[in-house]
Amino acid sequence: MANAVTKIASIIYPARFSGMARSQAEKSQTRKRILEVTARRLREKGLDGIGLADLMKEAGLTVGGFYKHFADRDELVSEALKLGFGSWRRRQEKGEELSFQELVISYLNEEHRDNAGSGCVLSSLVGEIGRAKSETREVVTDNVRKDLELIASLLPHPESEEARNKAIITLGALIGAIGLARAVSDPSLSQEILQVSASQILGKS
Amino acid sequence: MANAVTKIASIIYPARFSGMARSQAEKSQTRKRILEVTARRLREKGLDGIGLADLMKEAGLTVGGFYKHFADRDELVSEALKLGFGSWRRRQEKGEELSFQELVISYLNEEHRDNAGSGCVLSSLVGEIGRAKSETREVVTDNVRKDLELIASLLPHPESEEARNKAIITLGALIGAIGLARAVSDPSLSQEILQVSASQILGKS
DNA sequence: TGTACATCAGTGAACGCGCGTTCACTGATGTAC
DNA sequence: TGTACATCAGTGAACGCGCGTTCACTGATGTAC
Repeated sequence: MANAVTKIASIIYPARFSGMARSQAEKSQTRKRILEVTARRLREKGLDGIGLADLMKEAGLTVGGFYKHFADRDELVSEALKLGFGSWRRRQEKGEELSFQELVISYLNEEHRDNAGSGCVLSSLVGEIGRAKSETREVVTDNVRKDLELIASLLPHPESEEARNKAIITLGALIGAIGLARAVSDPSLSQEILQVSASQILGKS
Repeated sequence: MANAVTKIASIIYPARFSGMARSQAEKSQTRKRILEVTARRLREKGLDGIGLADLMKEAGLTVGGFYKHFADRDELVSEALKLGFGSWRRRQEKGEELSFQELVISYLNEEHRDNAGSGCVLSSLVGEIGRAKSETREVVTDNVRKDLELIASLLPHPESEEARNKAIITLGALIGAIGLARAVSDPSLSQEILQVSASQILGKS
């Protein structure tokens, strides 16, 4: 009887039921590990800033195994960006009662500036995304929409045009300000950019 | 007599006075051509997006000659960024009576969005600059300072702290907004970002 | 003035290197019976 | 239950390719006298 079920199942789900080396759970954990490493490193080093061999090594694997998980490097990049956007937004939503002011302050500070790898995907990659494959740009477009909705939801009358407009200018200002703060080599100018930008965004509601 | 002058000069300026194949004018024209091509292409394709062979080809030369003009690729990048910043600012200053409003409108439109190669260096390269060599970042820092002064000079009381603060938030907002407009693949969202950002920056003076 | 010479901008092949991708292989695992 | 077998995640060497850089060479030019 158990055999009959197995046989039927092996027709419907041949991969699952006809002799597996490692469990699916193990494989999807490995995949997750590759994606986590990649999501961090892409934000730190840019979309072309790190190679597959290094990424796999950091995930505890060798490079050959990569193609058991992803079709090619582009697919990895798209998936890793999805994860990166998601984890940033999840962290923002975690507090649940995170205010607009808290969002701006948690974005425009030295910790975020100095840790791009765990920060906002857009802030470190905007420029490169504009030149990326359309697959990648579509992932980004989806997530920009979601980020705009998240920001608008923190404002008075979240559904109003005013809230949407303020969300748009705020997202742009956040990304530009932290980008500038990372770009300049003078620490006091960098700090001035962070502080002034935060108070300008918050000062005029 | 002329010989005596030449002889003395040849000691002081050995390179100039002891047998030159091509004139200095010719060489510096070539250098200028390489820099112009590079300044455009870097903004279009990113700091690592184009190789020396292609750049030299576009300048009408072969790759081997490159090192007669620059010590290495890094030097080319730094010099090209200087040129790129300069030409952008020069164009902004050209009108002489360019207002703050005109600056914002000339920055946040589709022409600038779609032609990064002739546009603002910061808008296409901020992210990558944050990860670049310190030599490159110092060029950028100088030019960010100059851009901030240019923007402040268009505001009431240009020397006031208020003008400086507004210059900082404006530069960040411009860079972030056009970066977002280039990143998203949906044309109507892109246009919305440009239009809303411009009116938000100008709406609240 | 004329001629032998030195210079050096520019050529194009070659170099080593790192990259994404492919491939034959391994060995732990679950299945078949 | 025990054993032969099939699967496939992961290995690590090899592939072709494009890159920055080097190098011996060329030939137009200005200099020396």
